[in-house]
Amino acid sequence: MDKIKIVLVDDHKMFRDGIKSVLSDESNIDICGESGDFEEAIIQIKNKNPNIVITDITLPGKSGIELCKTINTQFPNVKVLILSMHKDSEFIMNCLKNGAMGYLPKDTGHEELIFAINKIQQGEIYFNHEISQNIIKEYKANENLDKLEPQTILSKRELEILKLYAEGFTNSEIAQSLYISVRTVESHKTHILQKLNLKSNVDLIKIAIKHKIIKL
Amino acid sequence: MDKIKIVLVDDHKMFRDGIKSVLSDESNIDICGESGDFEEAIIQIKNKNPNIVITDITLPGKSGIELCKTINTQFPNVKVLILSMHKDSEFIMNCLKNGAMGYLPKDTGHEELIFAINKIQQGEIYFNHEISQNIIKEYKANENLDKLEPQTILSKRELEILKLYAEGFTNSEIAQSLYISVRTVESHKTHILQKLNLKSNVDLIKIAIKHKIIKL
DNA sequence: TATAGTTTTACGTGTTTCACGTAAATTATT
DNA sequence: AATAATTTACGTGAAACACGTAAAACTATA
Repeated sequence: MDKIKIVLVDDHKMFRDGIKSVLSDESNIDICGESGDFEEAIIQIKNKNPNIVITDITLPGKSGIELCKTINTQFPNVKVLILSMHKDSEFIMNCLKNGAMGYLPKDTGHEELIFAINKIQQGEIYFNHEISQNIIKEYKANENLDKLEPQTILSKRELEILKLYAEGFTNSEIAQSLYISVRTVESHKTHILQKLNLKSNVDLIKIAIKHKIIKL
Repeated sequence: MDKIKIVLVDDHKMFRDGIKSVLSDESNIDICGESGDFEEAIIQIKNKNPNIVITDITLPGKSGIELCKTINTQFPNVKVLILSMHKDSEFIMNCLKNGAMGYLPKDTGHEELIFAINKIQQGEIYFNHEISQNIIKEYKANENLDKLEPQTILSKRELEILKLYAEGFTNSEIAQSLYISVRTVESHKTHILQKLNLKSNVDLIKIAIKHKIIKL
């Protein structure tokens, strides 16, 4: 069986050395090249023809995500594993979108790193548990919220009025700008409160902020 | 000149290896011990009598901050350098309070790490530039904001009323709970608007949220 | 301690908004 | 075609707001 050839990209030699020292014990892994930035990484990939590129996000000049994109278009056979300090799921989703096959936090243990490398080599996408849990949690939270979210229960007009009100306009200003009666604005507000199970205009503002209908 | 004796504490072998590989090139540094947790670290410190302990924050069981405290009381001659992923200044200030002599993000380059170790050995406190800048920035930002913050311009009573109002109580509810007239509550609200240069009750809610007088 | 400033209290009056109910006209949706 | 949802709107009494005024109470500070 051929060794898995890996190019290591991180602008800190310290970190590269750590990874190398861990992976050097593995008989089926070969660190065939390393680099501290985007340009050098591309050269290494061209020359060494690796199976996997392990890269940090934060690089001098172009970021690891840029690198990911470039690899996907110029070297579609090369898989990318991202090692990063960021643990928030939005960030990670972004990496996935750009073609990363794996994502691990930098403080991952070496067993997991090696496991991930093997999985990726086999064509699977690998995330560590912590990250996966985060993504699933956030996804579920959003899914449940969606059903109660103003954006889905309220009508267009109601949302419009909620937004204007939360932005600080008075009923009569809203009425004027929408060419409707003040009483209609009042009606809409009443309906909004009913639909969202709220008590007061204070809740209206809070909901608008919470659900990003207005900026704070 | 004696070598600087260092004990390395981090629960990830990968990371310890990285640091070791970098520091092994330095002739005046001697990694005399390493450990993956609090208890083992204490044993190592007892036996090896290091000058500096380099530790991560996140350890299994007791944290790096706990370690820092213990070292300060039990081994006052041993200095602590913290290597962590966290970059927010509040966190870092906390480390300082607990007696750390230095703080570096984990993605620091090796030159800076070595520089920091030497500075700390000489009795100086060392932070890398990024961290220092963050602390200064946040400090300045707070200083400027303070002057405009509700908490500093508003009187106790005004803050009390703002809080209750933003929590959703009506004027009469506030009046009742504070044993004052509804008109007084109105007056307070007017004064708050004037002092903070605001227009409407909507702004009141936003300010209360922005300045954490209430939770969203 | 006397004087000026701030805070806390409160009212008058007119306007606006809220609460709660009702309801017509216009769009979907089925 | 029929039912449901949306958008429009009013009546009425209570609550809140705007703007002005102002008296105690307290607190600096000269």
